[in-house]
Amino acid sequence: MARHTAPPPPFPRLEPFKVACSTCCLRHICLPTGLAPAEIEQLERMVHGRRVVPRNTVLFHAGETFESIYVVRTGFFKTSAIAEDGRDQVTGFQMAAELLGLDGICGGAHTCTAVALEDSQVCVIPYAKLDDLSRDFEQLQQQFHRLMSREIVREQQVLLMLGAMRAEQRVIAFLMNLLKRLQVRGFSSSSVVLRMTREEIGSYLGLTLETISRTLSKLQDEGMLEIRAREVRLLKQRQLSQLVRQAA
Amino acid sequence: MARHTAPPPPFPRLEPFKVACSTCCLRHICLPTGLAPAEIEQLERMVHGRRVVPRNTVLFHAGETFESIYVVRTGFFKTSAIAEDGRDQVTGFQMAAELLGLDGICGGAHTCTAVALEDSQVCVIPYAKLDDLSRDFEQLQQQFHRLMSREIVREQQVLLMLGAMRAEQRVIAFLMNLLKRLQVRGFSSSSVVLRMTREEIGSYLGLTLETISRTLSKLQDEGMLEIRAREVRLLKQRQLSQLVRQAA
DNA sequence: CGTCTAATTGAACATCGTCAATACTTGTGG
DNA sequence: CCACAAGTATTGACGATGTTCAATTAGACG
Repeated sequence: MARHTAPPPPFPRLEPFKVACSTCCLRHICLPTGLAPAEIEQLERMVHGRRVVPRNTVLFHAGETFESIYVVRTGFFKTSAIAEDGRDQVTGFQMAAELLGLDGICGGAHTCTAVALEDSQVCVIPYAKLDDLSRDFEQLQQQFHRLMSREIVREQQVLLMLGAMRAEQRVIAFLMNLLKRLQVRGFSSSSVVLRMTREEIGSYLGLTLETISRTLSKLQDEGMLEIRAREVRLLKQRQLSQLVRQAA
Repeated sequence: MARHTAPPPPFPRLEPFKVACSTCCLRHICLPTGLAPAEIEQLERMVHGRRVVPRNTVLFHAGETFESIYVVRTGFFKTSAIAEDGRDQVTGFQMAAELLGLDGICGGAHTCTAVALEDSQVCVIPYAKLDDLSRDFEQLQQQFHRLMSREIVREQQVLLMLGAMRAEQRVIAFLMNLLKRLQVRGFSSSSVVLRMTREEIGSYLGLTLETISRTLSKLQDEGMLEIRAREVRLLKQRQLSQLVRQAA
């Protein structure tokens, strides 16, 4: 987790080329969902550009003034926040078409830090402009509200996980959640390449890295899944999802 | 019957059925924040009315079609959701001026159940109308976005708590959070009347009711606080907040 | 190919959960 | 207003789950 101290802040690199929501393969699950072609064109003009975020670099820091929200275009991110006791804890992982920075709206400053876990690209959406535009386009406003609400629901589900599940259940639920999100994006429906370390998984799930490691090993011994370094292949999804459903 | 607790009720208990945001004592922390008088008037007209929710009755059920969001006017609520293993887990507690139902926006159905923990009243705000009106009033839109974002941040803070804090720290953090929110609303800054059972606190904090009870007793033995049934008086807030800050 | 980080595994220990017995509150009807 | 019942809270003993510390191995990257 000494990641933040890594390379110094890179200059925000904005791509010169035009953003093209209308032809983006993510348009069906991203902000443009539900918009008419003419509206999408306006949305494109609003997007400030793309920003390249190399692996292990920071997209935004907790405490930084909030100005834009970001949509992951390619790559993978983690967000982390400083707990009251000073620990840096992972609060989420984000992949393509997921939003980053929504927490900054309420106080005008980001409350978490976003770091790319692999070379990534994000679309930069100036929040003030999004607000303006969504006052003109009902569909855009509704989609934005849905996405914010989805964030609330997603966090609620994590709460449910942290509140009552045991280690094994948390790890399985985590893997299956990743898988489901990847599946929606057209990736394999049985294997995941983990972009994060055991320590980061542990931090997210409220467990230690040792427990993550042990749990994965145990599930492998039982033939439930197969681990090769950071690639996890879920072999018996039905049984795995049943394990999650079982009461503690 | 007249159980005299420290905090004097700062809000009038008796009210007509017409909604009057402009004279409501909560207007500075509620939806109308930032609106011009004329705009507030329009907002009032939009609010569908008030709804009385007696103690232990349901405001909305998980799975119910989402149509309105609610603002707590008086009283106290809990929200709970069904975890994958079938357990009913408390996901939050809401007091005056806090919103209920935001999770329903993304999927068109409520994802949690809201129950009044004391006789309560809520303002009913049809979501479709709120969307319409907020397209006309920039300030209303912004305030609504802030409130949704606040919900995201609030849940993030709970994540931080569940992820790494030990039982004692969770209980203290919980009490101090309640206190802070009550303080903003003009209540006592040192004592809280717990509207929920130990079991509900435990469910929320990912602990058992026994652990809650033991922890409170221990803190009382140490002179940190004083418990009389459901009234908790925090005696040494400085030391308590330091306990939370301490690494596990 | 060597160094550094990440991951695995073991053993001892701490925290919290479970089960159980008891006491206290609160609400109800006599 | 009191007595009783149901729900809620406290407390103890014991055990399970997950943490901590430590040693070792495997991978990643220059």
